Amino acid sequence: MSSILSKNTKQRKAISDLLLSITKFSSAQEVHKLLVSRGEKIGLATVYRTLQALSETGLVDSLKNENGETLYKVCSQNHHHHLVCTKCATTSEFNTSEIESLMQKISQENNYEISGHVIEIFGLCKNCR
Amino acid sequence: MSSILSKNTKQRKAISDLLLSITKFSSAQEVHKLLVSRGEKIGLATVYRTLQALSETGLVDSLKNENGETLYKVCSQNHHHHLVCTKCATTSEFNTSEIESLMQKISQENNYEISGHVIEIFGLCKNCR
DNA sequence: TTGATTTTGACAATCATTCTCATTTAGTAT
DNA sequence: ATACTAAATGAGAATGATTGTCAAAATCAA
Repeated sequence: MSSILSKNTKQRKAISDLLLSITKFSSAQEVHKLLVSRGEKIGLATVYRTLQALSETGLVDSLKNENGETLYKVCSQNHHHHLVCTKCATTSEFNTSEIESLMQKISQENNYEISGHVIEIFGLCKNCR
Repeated sequence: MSSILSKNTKQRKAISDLLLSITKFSSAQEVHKLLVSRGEKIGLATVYRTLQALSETGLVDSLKNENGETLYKVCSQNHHHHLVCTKCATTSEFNTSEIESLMQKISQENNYEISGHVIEIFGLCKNCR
């Protein structure tokens, strides 16, 4: 479970290239299928390992969908949250300072020392509704 | 996949009683183990089905942990979210109308028809910090 | 008590993800 | 260029939560 990624391999290049060309959060299974369909010779385990490692480095963002599957996508580096379309799986990022200040308020009211939060919003995007 | 629960069975009573005596979110596997260890004769599938059904009726609340497992607990009936202590795993409920209005705002700004949201906050509770 | 209907439970099946480990590869030193 | 070593790969097995199947058992109303 190394996240070292110390060697440059064809497989990693293929995965990175694909991620950069993708506009929606995708699962390891989807990424693998896509690569295979493009003629890449790559194993499923490699895709899983690479996506995990890329996620740990912060180069790609990950989230879990409603089925518990982990999805990956290249995102902006700053802290943000996602609106995920339940039909076409495209996502919009949002980041409002209101959320952060709300976290502060909730933290104080409940006397918690907050270390993190998960906020994902699901719905139909403008093209799918 | 009925959520009708039209008949009263010993198994359902056992599950309900256990849930009422539990103070933290528990998985179907955990509930099943507990019941079996108490001498109840009950199948795993029954536990899964019953917890799902109870969750659908709103009698118990469910959430997914970091591993994607579904956890259940009896909660207040009104819409709310959870503060989960990362050390002792107890939860506090919170519910601010601000969150709901924030959802509205985000929905409009991004032109999404929101169907649901996941908001879980992690941190140390007052006893653990 | 009977009978229709629901529920149960043992077990198989599913499915994403992780593990194993022999083989291959990248990058470095010779 | 060659040899070497640690890192990476991939095929398939293993894992583990969850769901499906279906015959047998239980509930409840008449």
